[in-house]
Formats: sequence, C-alpha cells, structure tokens
Amino acid sequence: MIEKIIEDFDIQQIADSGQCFRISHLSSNIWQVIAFRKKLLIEKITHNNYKFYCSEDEFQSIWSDYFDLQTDYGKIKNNIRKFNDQYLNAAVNYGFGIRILRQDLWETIISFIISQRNNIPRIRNTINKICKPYDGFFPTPEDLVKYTELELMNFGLGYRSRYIFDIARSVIDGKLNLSKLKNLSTEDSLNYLKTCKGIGGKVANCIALFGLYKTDAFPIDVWIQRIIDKQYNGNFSIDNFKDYAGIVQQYMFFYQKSLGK
DNA sequence: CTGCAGGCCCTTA
DNA sequence: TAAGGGCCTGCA
Repeated sequence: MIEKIIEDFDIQQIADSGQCFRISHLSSNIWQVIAFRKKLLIEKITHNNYKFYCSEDEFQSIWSDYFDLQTDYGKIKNNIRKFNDQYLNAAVNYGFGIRILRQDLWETIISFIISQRNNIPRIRNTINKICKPYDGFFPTPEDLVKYTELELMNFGLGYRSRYIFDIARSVIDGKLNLSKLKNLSTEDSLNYLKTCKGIGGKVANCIALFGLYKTDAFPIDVWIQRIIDKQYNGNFSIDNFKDYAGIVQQYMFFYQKSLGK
C-alpha cells in the first residue's frame, strides 16, 4: 500500500464522468478500478490524499500513467477560466477532480459501441457481464470471436452484437490495426474508426479521446448538444480550446449531468 | 403499457 | 446532405 498526495484528482468524479465503466464504489471511501488486467483498490483519506493498494513499482508503471498524473490539470483549468465563460467556469469548479484516463484502446472501442443508445447503469451491467467469464477482466478479441453473434446477444449487447462480433474479427484479421490507429492524427484516427460499422461520429470521438488520448477530440452526445443549444444558442466554438477541447467536454458533460436536462 | 437512454445504419428525396 | 424509421434491452 502506498499513500499519495494528488491535486486535481477525485476518484468519484472520474468514475461518474462517463469516460470509464469499470470503477466501482465499494464502500464509503473505497473504490475498485479494473484496467490492464489489474485490479486496484483505492482509499480516499482526504480531498487530495489517497491510498493505493499496490506497490510503488506498479503505481509508477501502470497507474500513474492510467490516471494521467503527469498532466497539470490546474494549468488547463486556468486556461479555461481565461475565457471568462460563466458556464465553463461553473463546470470546471464543479468537476475539479476530473482527469482523462489513459485507457486500453480495445476496451474503449467495445465499451463505447455498447454505450450507444444506452444508459450508464446498463452499460456498466453489460460490460460486467462480458467480463465475468474472464475473472472480471475485459475479454480480448480472441475471446470474443469464440462466441457466435447470437451468444453475444445473451450478454445483453442487443443489436450491437453484430458490430462487436465484426470488429473483433477485423482486429484479428488485421483489417482493423490497433497499433496503426495509435499512430494516426486525430482526424485520421476518427476517419479510420468510422470505417467500422457501428462506429459513427460520436463513438469515434469517444474512442479517440478516451482510448487514444486525443484530447482535441470532442464527442457530442445528446447532453453536450443540449448545452450547445441552450447555453450557446447553437454555436459553441471548440476551436478556442484546440488540444484540450476534449477535457473541456468532460467538465461540461459532468456538470450538465448534475443540473439535469 | 409506452417511452426512452451518452447513436448508427440505411433508405429516400 | 438532410430527414426519418428501425433497432436490442431494461427500467421508469
């Protein structure tokens, strides 16, 4: 077990920010994170003091990167505040502990295909179901192609089963090359992702932001669209934020969720 | 019982 | 290129 002081970090906010479906709140101050074939327990001591139940080595080699701890979010928030945008300021203050996780690409692709026309509790449920046969770890493409499309539907994937089945197949065939994807520009990665059936604009942007750490990607879902319509009369310029537009998106999304529709 | 939830695909005009 | 219907499923 190791103890760390971390600024601009709140595990519950990250868990609820919609970027990740595998952080569970076990008890009042304990969370479990499952990622990269590891399970990690985290205990919150104070607002910026956390205990991580792992070795220093594991923390440095996996979790420090996963939680994006080398990025200075205080600086990003200050940049956002410079626009004197009332709504954004409120959003940044509300979601002060949000960070963009550096998640596994494959897991992100499948998770956000599942997310379409779906709500968060059900996304979590479905993902837990497909992980269950694998000791709670996320199934690989090889694991998934062992099922028929019909068997995949038994996990509650619904009409997304075909998309997932096909994409797992494509990764194994090399038709969808994940290492290649990691080396593309944001725009190229979006276009490449969208060649897959089942990945449209919104899901592609989520995969780019959360699976490729393309922080200039800006997923527009119904919540963000609602903000753009109501707060900005239909025109919100993401160009202002460039390489951290995706981080702005997270603050907006998380804040708007607290306000409701 | 409808309606709907962090879309996407496909068909039409 | 814009608009509209259909789609799995679980829950209010």
